[in-house]
Amino acid sequence: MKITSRFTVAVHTLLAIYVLGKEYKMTSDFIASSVNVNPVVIRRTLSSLKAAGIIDVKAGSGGAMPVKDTDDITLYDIYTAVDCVEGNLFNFHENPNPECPVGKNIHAVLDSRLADAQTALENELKSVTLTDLMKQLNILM
Amino acid sequence: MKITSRFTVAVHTLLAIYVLGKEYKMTSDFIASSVNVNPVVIRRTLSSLKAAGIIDVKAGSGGAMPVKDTDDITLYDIYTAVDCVEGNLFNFHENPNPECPVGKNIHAVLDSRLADAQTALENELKSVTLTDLMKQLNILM
DNA sequence: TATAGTTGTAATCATTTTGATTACAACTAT
DNA sequence: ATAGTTGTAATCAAAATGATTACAACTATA
Repeated sequence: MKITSRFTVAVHTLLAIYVLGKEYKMTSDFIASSVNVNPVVIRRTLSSLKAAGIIDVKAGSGGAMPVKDTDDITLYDIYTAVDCVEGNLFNFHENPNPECPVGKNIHAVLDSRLADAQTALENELKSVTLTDLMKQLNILM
Repeated sequence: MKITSRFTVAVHTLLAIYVLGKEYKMTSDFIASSVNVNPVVIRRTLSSLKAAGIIDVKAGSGGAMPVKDTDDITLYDIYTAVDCVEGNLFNFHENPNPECPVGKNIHAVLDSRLADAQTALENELKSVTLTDLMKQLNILM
């Protein structure tokens, strides 16, 4: 099982807004054609990013605009903004048998290890800012 | 989206086999009642673990038995044995628009960052052996 | 050797999640 | 007023998951 594409779609969306926003009006239609998904998907993404205080979106007249500085936006911020993973990354089987010594203690043994792995992933996401991505993108464009 | 419970089920299964295997015949029914899932789910898990060379399973007479030493089984080995994640952990939207400077370069900018995060997760899983879990379990039992 | 207890595996099913899509009210610049 | 948007609810199809049924193949042992 994989982490939903909402995450990479949101990163793509933000890069578009921050890189192309001065030149074009960033409507959901415009962004959707860059990402190649349905405009409604982008509107939902924009909603999440707006709720997280990363961008602002104008209803009616249209267009998304930067709010936070690119130095203050990490991949982790985007990851949490779009709710890729609610709580624990690892699914656990429900109701292990408490009559069994293994079933009774499986959570005690495993939970912290899995949490550590998830934290390692998230820390790595925290180490990358939108500035980092934009620097790299500007070289390629 | 989360990582399938096949993983934690497999860890649970192995702990049962290595801890209780001397005392009981570890049939799929027995393990299933500890994990609290359908026995067929356990048989599939056992198949994967057997294919990975971690355990042996006797068809007919029944029962799963250890093959590898607990020092040589990491959480990562189990994670790969049951194929929680095929290839990339992060889903990517298909066909970003190559006419757009962002769409054209989004993979170049993002792929390695996401790979780094996934590697951090997997390295953490590599650092935990079944021995570690069993030590902890023995204290609790 | 017949039997009882297993494993291995295919086939189905319901549930959940995802992303696509339609539809439309509400909003705003012009 | 209008045209172009956003916000959001409602549906839909597809994919993935785990549950379950079914049964052939296998093996210890009585």
